[in-house]
Amino acid sequence: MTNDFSYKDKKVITIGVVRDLTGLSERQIRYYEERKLIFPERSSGGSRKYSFSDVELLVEIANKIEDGVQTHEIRKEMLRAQKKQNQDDVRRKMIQGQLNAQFGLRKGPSSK
Amino acid sequence: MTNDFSYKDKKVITIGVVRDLTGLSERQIRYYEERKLIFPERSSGGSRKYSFSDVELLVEIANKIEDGVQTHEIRKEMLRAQKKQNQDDVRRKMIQGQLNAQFGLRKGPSSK
DNA sequence: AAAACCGCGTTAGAAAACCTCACACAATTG
DNA sequence: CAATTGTGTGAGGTTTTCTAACGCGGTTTT
Repeated sequence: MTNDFSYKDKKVITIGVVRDLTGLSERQIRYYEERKLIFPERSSGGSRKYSFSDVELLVEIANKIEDGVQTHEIRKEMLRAQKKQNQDDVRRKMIQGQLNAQFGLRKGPSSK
Repeated sequence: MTNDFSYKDKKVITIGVVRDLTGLSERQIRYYEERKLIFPERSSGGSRKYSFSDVELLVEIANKIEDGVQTHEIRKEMLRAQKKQNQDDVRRKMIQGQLNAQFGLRKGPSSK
């Protein structure tokens, strides 16, 4: 319904480009994946593919690590943030659902 | 001043991904470049890199070709469209310039 | 009609990019 | 002190990309 998922989230960038974009080494990028901080997709042949969002996230991660935060700690932060986000989403959707139940479809009876 | 150049125009996508995204063959993609319809950047090693804009453009090109339009004709169309775009840009900038000259900087004298 | 051009598919060989271990090591952390 | 962390580096292997060239059925030009 609400058109989402822009270019920002499409996983189309290979690790070499991510390296150039972030200034990180490929080793670092793969290591952060190993520590479950980032989740690239894979090509059929096995090559990693990242999104612009991933690139941004990587930069944030790198900054925190530079500040002495451990990957383990970063992961916990991320899980916490993500859980909160999910809660918020659920609430939003519930409210939307109730509104829809009350007021039905907008703009006349266009079924589909 | 006006922040531009989003993710959409960053050349970060390799030809294989473009192939998957567009459904075109690599041969076609390279051929359209040869005919000067598209202009990927190159990595230091020589690999082509495309933007999402390029991907969209490629789809348009492919559609026209399917309609029997020749690359040569498509190129002319594009040059025409681009020239017009440039003209419009110049006009817009001239007007902006005059407005600025008349009314100076907005919101108080914040020089930089 | 022969020649030239168009839009590809395909193949070949080489180079670039990427992958997974594995070892090392200084610097924490437990 | 033992274990963990974050990263460099190297080996060996696979995937991806590159250029160049031949082919080929349609069009267009000469």
